[in-house]
Amino acid sequence: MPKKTKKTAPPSDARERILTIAGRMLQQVGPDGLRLQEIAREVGVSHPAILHHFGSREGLVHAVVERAGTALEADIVTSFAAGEAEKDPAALVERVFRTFYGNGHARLIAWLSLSGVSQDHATSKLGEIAQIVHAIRKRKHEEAGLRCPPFEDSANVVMLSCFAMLGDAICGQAVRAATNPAKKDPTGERFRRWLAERLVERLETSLP
Amino acid sequence: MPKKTKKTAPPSDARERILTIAGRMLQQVGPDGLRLQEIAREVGVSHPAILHHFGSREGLVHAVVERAGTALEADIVTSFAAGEAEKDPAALVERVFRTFYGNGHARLIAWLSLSGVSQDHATSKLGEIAQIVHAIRKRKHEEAGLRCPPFEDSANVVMLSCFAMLGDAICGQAVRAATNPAKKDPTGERFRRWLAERLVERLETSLP
DNA sequence: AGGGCGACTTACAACATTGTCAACGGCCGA
DNA sequence: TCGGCCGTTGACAATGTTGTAAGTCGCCCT
Repeated sequence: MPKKTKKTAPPSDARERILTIAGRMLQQVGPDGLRLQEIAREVGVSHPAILHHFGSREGLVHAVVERAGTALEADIVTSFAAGEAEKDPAALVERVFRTFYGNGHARLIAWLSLSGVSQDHATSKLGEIAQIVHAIRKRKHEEAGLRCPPFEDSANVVMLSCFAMLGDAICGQAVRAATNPAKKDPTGERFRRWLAERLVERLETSLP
Repeated sequence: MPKKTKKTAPPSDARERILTIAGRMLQQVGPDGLRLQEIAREVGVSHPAILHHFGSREGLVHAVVERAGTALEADIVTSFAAGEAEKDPAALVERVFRTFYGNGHARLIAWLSLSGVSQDHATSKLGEIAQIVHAIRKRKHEEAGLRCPPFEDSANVVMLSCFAMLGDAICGQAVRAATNPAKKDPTGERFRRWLAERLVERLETSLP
């Protein structure tokens, strides 16, 4: 006898595929643009199958957001845990940007922010990151016998990084094309390298 | 005889009111969230009246975006034309941010960017602004007998300002609350003042 | 073997939304 | 005064969307 022809291969493989494809669509068209039938068509199931797994459209959105959130947390943590935060800050900025932009997290966060959906996961690590950045900064200053700026300054650096990455991810291409048409920097890598230099510069500044 | 009871007061006052209210809604719920019936209810007309004036839903969106775009251009120009660009940069940053954020332009631009609608108006002035900023910078450097960094550096400053304002407008509150919960800066004014200082600092830097 | 269960489908209900149509009433120019 | 135009309306058509109901199929456990 042949193995299972095609049905129910894993217990529920479809659930995962739905989540994956819905996630891709969500960051493309936003929460209001999601269409169950479209997802179903793409996945290769009927749309009630989605409702079967997630209860409702909103349940699906919630599940996708939840999943993306934990994925983002994990990505960010590994980005920082690579331990290069102190060695090559430009590479760190570029790497964080990539996990942020390349995986569509930035677009998703923007969609959610605009739609008024809470985005706890996305911001949950920010406080921690600011603490870490400031701790490293303070240690380095102490080693050099300099006076370190207050925590607020470090927090501002982190916030600025956030905003810059989000803005870049949302409309970086258009802004770059309009601001500096001559320079060939379609991906914005030059800009981010420049930004990383400025951030490091700031973190190395000390009080008089 | 009484004046016109209530009908057709100006030739078509309704058109303006529709544009105004649709604009407010557009920046609230985004292009996909606009509902003709809701607008009509708010304005106090029936929804075919909207279709009569703008042809279609898309026509309405287009008209609103067009209008907001020219308004933004005007706002930005006056912000810069106030002539304080050289005197009090922090005030300039704050003022630009206010016309950008307070009038909902930032949210609208974000919606449009995410939705894939072209946003020519929003970016059209950026090149010009970068040129102006660089020109002033260069003049000041020459007066002081210093070497001015290349245009790309000034353009990067402008881009960073854009991104920061956009990011701030979209999710500034959440990011601030997460990054630096202790500091009471709900409106982000302290952050923007800090940013303005950094921007000026950068613009005053010269090549070795 | 057979009952229960989970995954899934088809068909359908309920509803919202955009857009069309015919009609109406005031205003203006001929 | 009359005819036409403009802004507007109510009713309706067409379509798409979420959600429900009932039934099918295969698997697992007893």
